[in-house]
Amino acid sequence: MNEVVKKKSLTAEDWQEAALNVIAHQGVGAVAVEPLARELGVTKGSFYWHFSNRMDLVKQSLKKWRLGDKKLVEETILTIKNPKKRLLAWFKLSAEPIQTHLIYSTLLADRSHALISKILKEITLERLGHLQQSYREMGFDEKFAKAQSLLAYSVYVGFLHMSKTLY
Amino acid sequence: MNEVVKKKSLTAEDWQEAALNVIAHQGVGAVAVEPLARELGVTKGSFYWHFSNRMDLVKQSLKKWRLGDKKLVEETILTIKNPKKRLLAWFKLSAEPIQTHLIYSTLLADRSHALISKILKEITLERLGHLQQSYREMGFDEKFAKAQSLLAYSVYVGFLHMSKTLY
DNA sequence: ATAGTACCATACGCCACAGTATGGAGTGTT
DNA sequence: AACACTCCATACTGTGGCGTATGGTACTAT
Repeated sequence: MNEVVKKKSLTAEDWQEAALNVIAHQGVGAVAVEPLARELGVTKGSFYWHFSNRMDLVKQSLKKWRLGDKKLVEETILTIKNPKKRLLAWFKLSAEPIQTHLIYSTLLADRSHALISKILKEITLERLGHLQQSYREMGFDEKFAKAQSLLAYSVYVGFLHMSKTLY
Repeated sequence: MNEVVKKKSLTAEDWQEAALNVIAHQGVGAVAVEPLARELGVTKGSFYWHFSNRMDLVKQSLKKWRLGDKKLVEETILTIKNPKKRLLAWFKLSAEPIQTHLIYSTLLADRSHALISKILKEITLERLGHLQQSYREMGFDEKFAKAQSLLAYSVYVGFLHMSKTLY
């Protein structure tokens, strides 16, 4: 009868989701153990059972985010056979107000840890690859496809920030 | 004979420049009084003589940054009469690896304080206005000029992040 | 029923930094 | 010489978060 099931105990995923929410809205630096514990209605005794330390949480949270993002792209974009339609679907998804974009844009300006830069670079190259591939399939040559994908992706990134900056 | 004049005492501007350097490379959140003092070879006794608190330093540093940025734009861009050449000069300046761009891009992802969001919005609208004005002077109608300036600025912002992300 | 396991609370020590209080050295002023 | 003013060092309190140690409770399996 009741749709919301009251959980008796937290899972590591609960912590990760809470952390991702903080990352999306306040940045990686704002991920703190004790405030998160308060938010979740427990103490950090719970946290240190699920994770070894703060960075461990950040690491696993971003891993979870990447997996979710990858799954979203694969299911929504990569299944489209027609390259032009696929690109359009990507543009459309880019304008969607979803958490994954918020997280990505905060990571873009983060320089607190080498791991984050690494993840950021990886996912960026991955996405650029998808775009480039689509342009290639549309018949453009390698060089143009590369330049065009970089331009399109820059617009995406710029659009992300601009929409947040100007309300 | 000696070009580098050894200063006997620090000025508020010295603190602001050090702070801006931190903001450019580590973000606003990394601006801390005691680490800055160590870096400058003094103690925080000096700091609290020049500033009332941490936020005061951030505030005045960003103010200094804005003034410098404004001056740069006015001298390098706005003096150009020909609108097309003016736009090209702006694009060129956008690609220049200078501190002001680093600062701007870190502020873009910062959501730590309402004041920062306010400053960010102001300077963004200001720059967009310059672009729009140039497009207008080139003969485009209001609507197109607005759309075009927004697009161009998005590319600028995207380019900023991309160049940092991919080395 | 008992033992084990999963999950969490409590309490602790530690550290980094914010901000204050105060004294003191250097320089200029009269 | 006396004073004032500028700039800074030192020493202090307070706060917030990290990580650990340890004990307790509820659930599960046998």
